[in-house]
Amino acid sequence: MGTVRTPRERWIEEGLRALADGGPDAVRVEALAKRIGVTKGGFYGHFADRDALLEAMLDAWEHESVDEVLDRVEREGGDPRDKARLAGMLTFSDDRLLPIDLAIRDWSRRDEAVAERLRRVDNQRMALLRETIGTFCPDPDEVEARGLLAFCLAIGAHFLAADHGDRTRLQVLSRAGDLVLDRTRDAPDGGTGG
Amino acid sequence: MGTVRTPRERWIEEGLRALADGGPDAVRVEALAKRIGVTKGGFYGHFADRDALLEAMLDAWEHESVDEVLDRVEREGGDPRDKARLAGMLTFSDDRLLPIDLAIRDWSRRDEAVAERLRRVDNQRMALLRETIGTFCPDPDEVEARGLLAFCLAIGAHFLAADHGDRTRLQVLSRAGDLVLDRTRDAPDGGTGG
DNA sequence: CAGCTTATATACGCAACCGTATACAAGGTC
DNA sequence: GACCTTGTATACGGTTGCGTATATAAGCTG
Repeated sequence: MGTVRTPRERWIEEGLRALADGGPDAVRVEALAKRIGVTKGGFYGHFADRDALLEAMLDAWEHESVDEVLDRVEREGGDPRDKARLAGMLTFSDDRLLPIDLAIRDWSRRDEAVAERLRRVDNQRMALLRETIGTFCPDPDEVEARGLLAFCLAIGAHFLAADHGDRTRLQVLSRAGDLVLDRTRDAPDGGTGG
Repeated sequence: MGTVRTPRERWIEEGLRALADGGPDAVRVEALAKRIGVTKGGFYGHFADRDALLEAMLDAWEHESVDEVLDRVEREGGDPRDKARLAGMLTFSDDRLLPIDLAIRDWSRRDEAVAERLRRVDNQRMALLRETIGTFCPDPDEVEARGLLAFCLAIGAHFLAADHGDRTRLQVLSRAGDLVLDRTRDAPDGGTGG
């Protein structure tokens, strides 16, 4: 077999990058080729068409942000609190994964198949949050509410443009995280923020 | 003066609709014309180019979701709590404004000018939230944190795809709103949800 | 080196879309 | 009814992007 000069993964990687930068409409075959430094000639050897690339991108993203994260969390994380914190850091503090995540969230509002994938991913994350919060909150309804709150905080903050006077967004975020996770202001060891 | 057959506002309205449905890339002159039922012939009498339409759309949105809302709130709303609730309903329960709002949030991540506009709008909303929360929360830091939390909840929920078992999203949202607004579970009269 | 495989370059047809130019038609004005 | 204004239709050129066809060049295999 001949040597792979531009492997399939390269197209996916560059596609995700374009997605993060400009949304799904910015994932254009010829533009990706230019970025890679080739022409689109080889693209259609790896993918049937542009849609096939988008599917492969979503596969890669789903795998990377669920399977890989959960694997590491299971191996390294100790108690639920640490596990959730590690999982959060692995996705929401990742300079690469976060913008992709946000782009996919917007995309999912317009594409049912994308929404379905996001639902799978979010459900896994939510399960982790429930586990964490359940350790110190006995009421299941409140666990769910706090989980949603924490998740919305982690995501929503990136879609808000409001200023906070003298305070940093990170400071406010940290304080908000404390409120959600019920640490009553004597354990200022960082919040959900990233 | 001749009668206006397709007024400038019609193009803006249809543009905002396209923006809500498919993002800024979906705002295409010829597509709007088709939806309106004309050709693009008259478009360039109203706007210099496509960018001018986008600007006008943002102007209209900003006006509609700040000036008009604040006007009504000042006239109708009584105490800060009611004002914030009314303002929230006027924007986040509006079937027309909400999708536009969400689309613009995503758009603002890639366009600095859009981000600037969103910042103006969000700052106004945040000011209203501060006013509300300040009535029952003495600590300014906590006011800011709760304001951010409430805002993130109202926005972020639309970008989350997680399920909640037996519960409805609206139920969880309501409970979460109670937590943020400090009503300790004896006043279940609805939350931020919409 | 011959022969096979395969990624890539190049060229093509096609469609969507932007912006412009020009002609037409409908409304109002005198 | 003649005239002017103005929104609209139509046609055009240019650009961008998709997907296909074909040729080339690089690498492996014998």
